[in-house]
Amino acid sequence: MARGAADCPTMTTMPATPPLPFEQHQRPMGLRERKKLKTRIAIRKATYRLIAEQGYDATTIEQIAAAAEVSPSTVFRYFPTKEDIVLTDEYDPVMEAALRARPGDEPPLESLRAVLTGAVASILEKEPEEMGRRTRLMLEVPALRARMTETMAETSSLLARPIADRAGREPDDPEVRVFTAAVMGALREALFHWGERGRQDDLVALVDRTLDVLKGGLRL
Amino acid sequence: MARGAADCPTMTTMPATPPLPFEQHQRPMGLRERKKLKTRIAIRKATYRLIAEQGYDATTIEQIAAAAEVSPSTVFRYFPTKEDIVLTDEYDPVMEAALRARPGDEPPLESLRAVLTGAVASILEKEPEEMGRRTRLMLEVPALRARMTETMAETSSLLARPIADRAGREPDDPEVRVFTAAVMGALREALFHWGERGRQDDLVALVDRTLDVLKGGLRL
DNA sequence: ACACCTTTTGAGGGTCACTGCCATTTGGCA
DNA sequence: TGCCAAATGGCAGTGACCCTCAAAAGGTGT
Repeated sequence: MARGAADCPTMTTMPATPPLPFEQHQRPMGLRERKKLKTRIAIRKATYRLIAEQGYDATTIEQIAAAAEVSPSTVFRYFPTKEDIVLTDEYDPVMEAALRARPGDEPPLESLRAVLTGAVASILEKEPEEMGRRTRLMLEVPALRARMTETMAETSSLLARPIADRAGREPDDPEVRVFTAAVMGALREALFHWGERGRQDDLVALVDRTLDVLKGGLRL
Repeated sequence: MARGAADCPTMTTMPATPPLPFEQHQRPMGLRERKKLKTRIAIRKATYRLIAEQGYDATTIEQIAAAAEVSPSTVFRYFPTKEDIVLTDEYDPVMEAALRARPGDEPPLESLRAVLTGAVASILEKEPEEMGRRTRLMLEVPALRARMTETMAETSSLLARPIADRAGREPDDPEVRVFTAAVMGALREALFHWGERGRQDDLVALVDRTLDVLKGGLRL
């Protein structure tokens, strides 16, 4: 299991997120940072390749390190757990910002709908094959599915803050928490359904549909 | 992480669940089964005691085995992972049965409400201190929180079947999945909130409130 | 170009959950 | 009483992850 998601310098040191989804961060960026990004990407690539060849469980950190030409220690410095190499998700802060940027009089559910569908559409457009790989793995490997679920729970409490602010409540208000948890759960189920269907459907439309279920008060 | 939740004879062999929440299974039960139940309980008790003394992470399987006077192998034969010793949850099949027993014309959300509040009330009445311990640990130990979340996702897809049947849909219908996922998410958040508040509030009422949020279409 | 400081890296040793395998014991039963 | 299947214990892995320390490399001022 994820023993301790220790501090990994790369994550805390870097401006925010390397392959930033929407905007760009074009500050000079010295050789040092460029190298770090390269290493990070190399580890990722090596991981995906090895997993494609041998499967997730059969792929060891040692192999990944060798393939990426770094030491095992370095792999752990870049990613706190093996699962995170596959799943690392840089979109949380972006989504929070996007959420805050929404008009204040918009119903919260609609704000979240806009943010989520926007994010999904953006990822789907920029890195479609990466998205496919990740989703497939999430479905196949229990450890990754679990980690993903956990990540979404974290995202849920992250989004609770702006939602609570807007509704004039506390972020730990049970109603606020259920709100974000339900929305993230809907996203999760949409993603899984999409993956199980071979990723042919329109994921954005699926997300929209699932959010409609919530909006309708879970009438079936 | 939970490497492989292999088959553990105890779980598959036993009638269903040893400390069955509502009903009882009073079939004869030979010496063999009685002994197994004893061992199971001994492992559990030892685990709780050791964790109370030293914390979850500091407690090793070896210590647990020694305290329960069995071998480490035996511990793993009874519980697939360390997390499961703390969290094992025997209520799923009971809940599914209770759900199926609900009147067919009842709105699905209300059926689930009845089943969940009933289950919570029952546990709270029969094993209050056990419930307290588990909830506290769930909040404190990330590994346990993660495992719990995963468990609830599984319960969610378990409940999807009866719900789908009733609604005349497929269990993997995205709307059905969102439905149960949202409900289980609400339960989770209610539980967490309860735990964070020192377990003083009325948990059943909390669950009710969170389900109302869902019923209202997530208007905040 | 050189020394100086900080960050990054590699190496090695250790822990512990978890897996198989196999020999032994033990309850259940003819 | 003797046989079979289930349950147990012991043992030897495997692999993720932690910790610490010394070497290497980037960045900066002279």
